[in-house]
Amino acid sequence: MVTNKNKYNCCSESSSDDIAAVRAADAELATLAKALGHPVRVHILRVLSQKQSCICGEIVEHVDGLAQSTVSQHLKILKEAGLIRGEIEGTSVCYCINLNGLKRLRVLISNV
Amino acid sequence: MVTNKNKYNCCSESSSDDIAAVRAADAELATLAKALGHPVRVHILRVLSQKQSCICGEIVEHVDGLAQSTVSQHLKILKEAGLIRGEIEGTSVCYCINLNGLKRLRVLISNV
DNA sequence: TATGTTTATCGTAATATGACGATAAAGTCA
DNA sequence: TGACTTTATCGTCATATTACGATAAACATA
Repeated sequence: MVTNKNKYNCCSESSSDDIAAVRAADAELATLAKALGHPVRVHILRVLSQKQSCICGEIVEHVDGLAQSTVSQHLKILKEAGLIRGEIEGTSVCYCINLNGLKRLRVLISNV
Repeated sequence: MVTNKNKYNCCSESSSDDIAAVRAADAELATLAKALGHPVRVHILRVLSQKQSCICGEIVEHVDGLAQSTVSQHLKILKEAGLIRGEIEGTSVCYCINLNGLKRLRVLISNV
């Protein structure tokens, strides 16, 4: 059906810089999406979204049936992806949504 | 610190149906995000988005360096998540973006 | 019918993820 | 200081993912 690879001129106008930028966006979107790619992590985001902020122990209570260490792992993944932030308060850690990360994810998805 | 679990009244207004619906949305969003959680799959989506539609063999060419079987696996994951559709055309398969799936993902993320 | 083309699936190996309990680290408070 | 609380990290195991080559399935065509 399509015999000419440049039928849509999708390559001729792209510099290698453009390609690198798109590849970087691919990787960034994939990283963010992967972090969101587990129901428990989505649930944690929702809890933080509703409560504005939440200490780690409360999150563990909200995520029913999982060990504290498991929840801590999920929090780490969300934090490393830039979707949440954690602030130490005494012995506790107060987590909150990182709105910039969430916005970035929305922007990247809207650009697909 | 927090002794009353209903401090924010976040549960008292939720019926079990609501909770089930939110859990289902969590799972749906996680499934869609997980499918997007690999740079090659993001790239495939971008290719399909730019070219409107694309036969499998062309996608394999666009995803440089990966075996045809690997690309086929990625296509399967995207298809099962509802992010792309595939239509058989003779010996080829013509893939295109499933806009409904992409919209659904955007809606679910905007509701987090 | 026989041959070639295209794509999906199978089998397999390496690596990643998700879960747990145990424990370390860091702070609070008596 | 010593006991307690809270959270992160470690070690481990089971399972999932990613990649590959080989092959099967389905169609086109000589």
